[in-house]
Amino acid sequence: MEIKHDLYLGDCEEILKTLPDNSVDLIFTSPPYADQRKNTYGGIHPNNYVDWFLPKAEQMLRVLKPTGTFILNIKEKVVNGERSTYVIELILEMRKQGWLWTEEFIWHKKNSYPGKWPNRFRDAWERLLQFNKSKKFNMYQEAVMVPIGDWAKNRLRNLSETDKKRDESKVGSGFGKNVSNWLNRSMVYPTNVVHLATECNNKKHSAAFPEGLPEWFIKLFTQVGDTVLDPFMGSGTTNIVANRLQRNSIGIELVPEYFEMVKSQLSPVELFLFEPKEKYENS
Amino acid sequence: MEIKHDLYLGDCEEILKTLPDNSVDLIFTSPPYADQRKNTYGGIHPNNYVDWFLPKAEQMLRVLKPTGTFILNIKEKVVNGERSTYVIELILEMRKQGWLWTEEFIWHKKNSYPGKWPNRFRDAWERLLQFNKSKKFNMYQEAVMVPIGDWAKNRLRNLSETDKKRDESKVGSGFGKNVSNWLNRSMVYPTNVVHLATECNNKKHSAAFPEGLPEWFIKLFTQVGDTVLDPFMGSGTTNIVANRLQRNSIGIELVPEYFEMVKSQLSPVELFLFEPKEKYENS
DNA sequence: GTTCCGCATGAATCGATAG
DNA sequence: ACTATCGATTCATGCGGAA
Repeated sequence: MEIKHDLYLGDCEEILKTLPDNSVDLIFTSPPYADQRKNTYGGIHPNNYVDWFLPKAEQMLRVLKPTGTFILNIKEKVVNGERSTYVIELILEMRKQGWLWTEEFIWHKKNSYPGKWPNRFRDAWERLLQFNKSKKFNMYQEAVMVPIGDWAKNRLRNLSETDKKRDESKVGSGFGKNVSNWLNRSMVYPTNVVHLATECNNKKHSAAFPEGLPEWFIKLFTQVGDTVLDPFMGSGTTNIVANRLQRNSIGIELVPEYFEMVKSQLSPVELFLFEPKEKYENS
Repeated sequence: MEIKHDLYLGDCEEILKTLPDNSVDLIFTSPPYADQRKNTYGGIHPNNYVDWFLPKAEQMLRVLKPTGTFILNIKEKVVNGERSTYVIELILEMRKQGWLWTEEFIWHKKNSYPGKWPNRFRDAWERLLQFNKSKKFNMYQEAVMVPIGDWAKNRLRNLSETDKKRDESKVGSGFGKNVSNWLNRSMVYPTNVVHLATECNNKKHSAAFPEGLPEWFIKLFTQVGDTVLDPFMGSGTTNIVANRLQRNSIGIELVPEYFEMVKSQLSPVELFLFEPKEKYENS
């Protein structure tokens, strides 16, 4: 299987218009957050945020497959002592566009940004808004199952002895079914609260989220060979993870420095991982 | 100090109108959630929820002190495969009333309701919306400091035991300083994510939330002798905790059965804890 | 007196069935 | 077509009896 990644330099609204309808399985992105300071990169003023985002959401709705999913990682900032309302206004407006607001996951940031304020605690969570095009979308829950809670450790300690003996006897006599049942008991389905630490980032560029975040949703909503889109690529975390998980990916980035950085980082990985492999196999 | 609790039977909108302006330090409540079934207790249809709640919120704004806080525990249900939007619409409408939307805490329910569906995971979190009347509100952060790091999990039980003893000893002999100093060394400020399990084992009556939830916010936003209001009292958890923490409390409940149950449960506690004690001290 | 295990029970949600 | 009811699914928690 050949895994591709297409990286585009430019405004995502314009680039998205060049992509075909119904061609993407998952959109995972963390757009530039609203910012009162207008000089910073991607600093959209809170008052203008919804108007700025909506035409882009419309294009995303078009390129997404009917079975696809859009995961929007976002969190409103504090402005003048209040949480801004642009995120919840955006949800209402996107529904008017035709999006279904299927679910809101919570990313619990275990090691949140430090600090202390007299009237506020540290912000340790972000929204992961799930939007869909139709009620019938693809979801592969088994791909993200997690180990069962600690409570089972004490409970199953003694049972495991009996269990092992029974498993052996059953394997020997041809009853293999129950073994898998017991094995499955060690894994359970997760909830809509995702626990991940922010990555204490390395030398290069600070990513908005750790690799574990897009990884979780890519596994949950796509299969190998599907296509993942990040219209606000940034440091390329989504695309890098998609590539590692053998999903095709599309990335769009406005800033040349970011674009070049991701391009140089991503291309060799693809070449090394896939092209030589096929060549060896063919020779 | 004399701690009172006033319990009212009736519709909270009408009862609230009889309470004086600027008289409450904290409103902590969990109103009946929207429900498509119209026959159940408090079954408000999602489409009518905002209109139903707004006049009550207006009265709450009036009775709250300028330094006070309103904590609203709520979570939207799934309707037709989508999350309902009445909660976020309510935030926008309450701001138009004059409320400040200061913060949104997350209650992470570790033991969420079980179940499995093809397109959805278990819902393991609820909103705790913080509204204020002015930007200058009272907040006592030191009262809710938590043990540092995960290593302290096992010690949490012992610490809470110690904490109780400290509270008792404060009342008794007034020496608790050293204990609190020792505790503060290994304590850090919490974040805006609250981890609590639901209480599913109460044989008496099922409360919507565990005692730890109102306890955390009562400690955070009030001092001993302040007044806590729960306009949707239900099983009275808020008032019972307020009483235990030596805060005055006001409770309003529409259903006579709930009202009588809380009344019979709360009154003896007050009499036993405070009135005899003072009498003994005076004699 | 501990530790261990059985059991009931939750602010749930979906899909099928019935009126 | 649209609404109301019901069964099936599933996991962390704490109580109470047992070893």
